Amino acid sequence: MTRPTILDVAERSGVSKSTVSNVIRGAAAVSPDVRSRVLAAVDELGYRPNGVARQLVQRRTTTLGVLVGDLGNPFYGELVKLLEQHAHADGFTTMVCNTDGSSELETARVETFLERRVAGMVLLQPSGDRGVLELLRAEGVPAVVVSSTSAEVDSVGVDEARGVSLAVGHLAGLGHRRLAYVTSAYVEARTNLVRHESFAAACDAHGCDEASPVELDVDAVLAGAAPLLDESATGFVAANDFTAIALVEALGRNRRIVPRDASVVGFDGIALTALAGVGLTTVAQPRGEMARAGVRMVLDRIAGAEGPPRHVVLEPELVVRTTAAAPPGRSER
Amino acid sequence: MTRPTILDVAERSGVSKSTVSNVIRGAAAVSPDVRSRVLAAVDELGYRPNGVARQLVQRRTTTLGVLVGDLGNPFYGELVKLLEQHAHADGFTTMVCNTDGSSELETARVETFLERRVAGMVLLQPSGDRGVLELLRAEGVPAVVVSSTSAEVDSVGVDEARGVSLAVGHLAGLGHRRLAYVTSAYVEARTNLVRHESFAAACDAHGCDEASPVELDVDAVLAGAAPLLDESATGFVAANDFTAIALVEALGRNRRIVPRDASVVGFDGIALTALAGVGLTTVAQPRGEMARAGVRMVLDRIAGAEGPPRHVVLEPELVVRTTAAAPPGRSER
DNA sequence: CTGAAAGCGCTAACAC
DNA sequence: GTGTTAGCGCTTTCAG
Repeated sequence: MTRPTILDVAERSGVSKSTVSNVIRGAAAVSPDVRSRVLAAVDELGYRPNGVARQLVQRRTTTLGVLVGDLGNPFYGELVKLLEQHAHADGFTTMVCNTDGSSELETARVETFLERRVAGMVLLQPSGDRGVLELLRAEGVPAVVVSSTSAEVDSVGVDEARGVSLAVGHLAGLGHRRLAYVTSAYVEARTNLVRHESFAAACDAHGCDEASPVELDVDAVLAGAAPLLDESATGFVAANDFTAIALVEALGRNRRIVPRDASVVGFDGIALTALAGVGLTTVAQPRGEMARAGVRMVLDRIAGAEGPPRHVVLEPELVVRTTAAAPPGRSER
Repeated sequence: MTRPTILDVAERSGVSKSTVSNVIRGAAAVSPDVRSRVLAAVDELGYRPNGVARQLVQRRTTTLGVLVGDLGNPFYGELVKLLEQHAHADGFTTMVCNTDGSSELETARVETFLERRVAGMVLLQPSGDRGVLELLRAEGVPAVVVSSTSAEVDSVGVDEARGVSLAVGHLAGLGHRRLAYVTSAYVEARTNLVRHESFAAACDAHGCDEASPVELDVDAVLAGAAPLLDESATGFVAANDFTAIALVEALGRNRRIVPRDASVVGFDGIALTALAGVGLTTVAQPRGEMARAGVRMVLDRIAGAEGPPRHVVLEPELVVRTTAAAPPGRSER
């Protein structure tokens, strides 16, 4: 009932365990016939090397911890999927934990990762809790923040200011003059801050007024509520697509049809937005590129790369679909 | 630079390794003052037990492998998140791998899980490849299929026939007489088969005609295509919400407004469907309950529960929103 | 090219 | 109560 070990293979093929180890790892040169004898024994016994033992003796694992705030948000689901693909291509496995945005859960999960001796970590929506980063640095576990920024550790994200400016510029170009920034609890705090500030700056730059920001209760909208929205604003820039879709719905409940009565631009570019009944006009983040760069960065550090935090900034892209048009009472163009 | 081990703690507190082990695991009785001395040393040294070593010596891990076809599909993202929560509550960590529906990738990932000696596995969209299940059984690793069915291993899912019947009954009740079943490549084969068969049976039972089934190319729709759809059918039952949303879009491209010209009912009940511009009428699966039951089932097996495969079947629920109404040319009710 | 020996960091009997 | 002793299954020098 007990699994065969390397010793069983050694015995069966009449060689020592180190020779078996050599053929399995493809290390060192082994004479062809010994090699085939070992392989035959492996096959007959159904031997499968024990990764746990290997990790212990090598004093390192090939596991990457991935910390994500909300896997139910397709943007992160897609990102995690891409991260897993790239990691696997380099022989690493991913251990995924969801934090629900809670700082305590985040700490608890990191604690788990640390005990499991993950080789590195990818942080998707870090709570911003300094303690966590502090802990990682103290433990010497490399980490990279993806799709968000962090001065303290490596990161890869998009040029947020540019993205928001693209959104605001698009609305301004359509003739909108009074815009509102919309966020929700599903947006990570730091990201929200950056996007909001960029929004204010972009409004300035494009000669638009900034209406008071809206904090949308997505769950309430999901449950059927029709929240009050600023009547003076004709254009809305949402902090992310999830929020944007909820916003379109909320506007509808307030009898404001998009894009006839109000325009909405999202941020993230999740696949579903192309299908969301309304085709959401949004600022897309290059997910594939982000995942690739993120994985490469942690693996570099794991491989021993030294130096101050590196920050990769990618270009976002405006995807024009149908939720933004000229404001009411104004002819096209 | 090297991490402190249990030995360092022992030395520092002037006791033996096993005593340290005892206080850390809370096993055996330890005198209060030795206990506090050990704890102090742990603290000072920043000692963190090595989970890898523990796993090796105990000959078991507390890792659950989760295999998912498409994490980008919010239904699965949400499910994985829930699974992780329940697993963590029982002291287990999850290792997530995406298969993209490919049978080779699936086998490769399972292979990885096996080397990592996961204690059990949760299969979300098994390709149906008998080889994989065979492998798991041969290796003696417990597995549970969640949100799908499998005769060979434990499973938890919804009563598919009932769910589809709910959808068909709803359309029939609205006055539809000719219905089409719609699927896409994003639907796992076995699930698709079951739902399709249930659809045919339900049409019969509700006195509806079955139009020829539609295989929607979601990616093409995403890319802007307007696929040909059966003109004779007024009601559509989609194999899942993702497909349903694409279908609504596709119908729109064909100048058939939902629900005026055609009605659509989805299946799954992902959170976003409430917000998808159009509120999708759909058959919801009890995700929370599924995750809970699934985790409980594997953990039971891991704990040694014997016996033939068990199958938990939960009740789906019709969620009426706005994509289904009376067919054209027919007054309401 | 192959084998022997020494651990990796921890738990789990079993003595004291 | 606490310490001693064996390993868990593997990789890795280092001899032969």
